[in-house]
Amino acid sequence: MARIKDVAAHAGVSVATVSRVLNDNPSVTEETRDRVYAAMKELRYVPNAVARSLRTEATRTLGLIIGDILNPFFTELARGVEDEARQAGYTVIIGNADERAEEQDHYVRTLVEQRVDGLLICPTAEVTPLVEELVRTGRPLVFLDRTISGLDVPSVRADGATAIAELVAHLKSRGHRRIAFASGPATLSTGRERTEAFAAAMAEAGLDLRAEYMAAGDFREGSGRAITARLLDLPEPPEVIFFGDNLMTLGGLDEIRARGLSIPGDVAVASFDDVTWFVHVDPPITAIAQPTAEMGRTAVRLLLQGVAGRSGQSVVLPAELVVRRSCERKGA
Amino acid sequence: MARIKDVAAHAGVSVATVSRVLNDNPSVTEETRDRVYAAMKELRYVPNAVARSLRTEATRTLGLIIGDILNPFFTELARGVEDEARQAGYTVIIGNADERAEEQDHYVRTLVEQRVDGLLICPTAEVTPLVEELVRTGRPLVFLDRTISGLDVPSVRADGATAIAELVAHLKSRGHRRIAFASGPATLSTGRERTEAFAAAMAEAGLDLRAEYMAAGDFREGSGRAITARLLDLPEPPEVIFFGDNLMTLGGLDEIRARGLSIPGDVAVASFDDVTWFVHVDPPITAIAQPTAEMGRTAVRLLLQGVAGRSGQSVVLPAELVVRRSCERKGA
DNA sequence: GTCCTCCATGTAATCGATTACATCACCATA
DNA sequence: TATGGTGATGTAATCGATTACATGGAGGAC
Repeated sequence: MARIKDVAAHAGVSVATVSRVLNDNPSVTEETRDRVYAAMKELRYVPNAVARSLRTEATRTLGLIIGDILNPFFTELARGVEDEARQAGYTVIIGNADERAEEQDHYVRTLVEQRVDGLLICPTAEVTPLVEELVRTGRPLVFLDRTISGLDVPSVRADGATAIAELVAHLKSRGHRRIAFASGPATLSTGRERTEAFAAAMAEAGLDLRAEYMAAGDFREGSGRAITARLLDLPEPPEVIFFGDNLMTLGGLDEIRARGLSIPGDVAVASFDDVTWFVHVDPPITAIAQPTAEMGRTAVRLLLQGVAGRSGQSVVLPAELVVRRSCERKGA
Repeated sequence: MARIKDVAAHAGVSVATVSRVLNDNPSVTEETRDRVYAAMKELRYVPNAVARSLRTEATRTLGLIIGDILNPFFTELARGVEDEARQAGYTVIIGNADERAEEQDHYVRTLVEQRVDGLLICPTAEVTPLVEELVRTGRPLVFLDRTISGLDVPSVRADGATAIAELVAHLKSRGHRRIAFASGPATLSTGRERTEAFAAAMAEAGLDLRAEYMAAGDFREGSGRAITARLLDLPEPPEVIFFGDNLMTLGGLDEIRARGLSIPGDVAVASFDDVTWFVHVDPPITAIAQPTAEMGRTAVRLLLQGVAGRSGQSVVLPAELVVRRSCERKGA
């Protein structure tokens, strides 16, 4: 491939001049500029970003490590990140941690080696030594969706507590009393927060929180299904199952469907996290919607502040309850 | 950050030796190796992939340009690509073309600047000058899902013709005669191929192909909805609408639902491309499933052959019909 | 005419790794 | 004891850009 040196020779100027043209330096004659552009075109010159990055110590690249690429929540998050980064002239490298700490660490390592200018992480579990060290190095970093307590890292997340309280009130108003929560893992901040918010909401509503109605899954389809099976096998099964994320909801629907039970007649269903197809399920699923893409965009803005050397404030965006028909009164 | 020079000084060896340790060169004493590792650890040394790439002219990075990041088909494709690339020690940079040629070109440019070792493209439309030039340069390239005729580029795609013929036969066996096809854009190979296969299948089944039942969309939700509205407003609306991809199906379902019509009673629905939630729709949607993740994995293998200098053969994987309940006989 | 300023452009060091080639110590062999 | 081979390590060029500093010519002020 043509190098800057070739372009310089072809245009009869020095490499410095070509570099100036490349970087829109105003101190180049229009005539020279034109000659250089012509030479570039003729030689099909494509600047080498690797060489440039080595010299400038900036790659104009951001790293994004998501929890699970098959989860539409993270896909939409990635979309928001992509959009905002693209607008600011950055490229995004997405790593899929597959909800495993070792995969997450693999990507942290790779992305640091690649010298990304900043890192967006949806931390997979409790802090790993590598992430801890990453924080210490002071490299621009933002936690997205999830946080890790004890680490001073700006973050962007959704607050579901208000919406969860509304949901519980909604369920109560429809005559439901026995409400189960199929939560995410307690190792994730989102898992814990939703569980706590649910417990608080139940208390506020004056409803019993039974131990056997609380089960922790892993934010994936399989655990949603398994938990649903266990709950439905209880001597006194719950009237409602509230799932901690959209994939667990999907698993739960599988199990309910497989047993030939009807929603909400036999068991009502609600989901934390909304996805497009919930309106097409029979009945449409009541869900708590997060401002997902907006979370991604916000996180990029926050991260770029860090890249610019300014420190930013964590952001919490509100989630909201979307009532559909999957939680109506029994027999209604 | 610590450089190789610092590690060398700290361990009391030359940079060459450190580099050899880094690259598992066997001609380093175990004792020296240990000293170097200790120095790396102490200095928290992370090799600079940018510098390495500049020297070795290889980035161990692949570029993937997908059509639309919100389309679960491409997400799953990306997942397959990710998995296989990761196993081979490559990092993937994903670019979202958002079904626009200019966005696609933007990513082609960026990825070539970044000197990715190979490029996987789901070409957005007819060939652009940039893509044409890319092909001429001989850089390792594989087309994924879609192809561009006239360009000699290895590709990986699914063959839907057989499955489409089966689908039409299935529809006929259920008593359907007036079948509409909401296809993708004729500018995409997948749009054209599915349309042709559908036409051929209808002919083979001895069914009429009415012009007003053939409409081209853009593989996105909105066009699926608009086409459905148009079809249902026809003096003699079709008995079945077959959608060209999962997002257009989603849009179609929206419209049908909004009109309060029942499936398959008022109109039957089938989809090219299957997604997880189709089983939860009422009724579950009959669809043609592509081996999506496998396509992604295969494409990476093919691309890596190109990277290694060997030229590979295009691959066509079979799609298959999954019969559910959305196309049963009227009133059945 | 001389000198100074300013502007466009050129020269060469630099970023952090890899690697061809050089070197040096050690040992075996004649 | 000289010779040569071998194996570990070092020296320095190199990859392709950016950029501080140098240079040289044009034009204005006196």
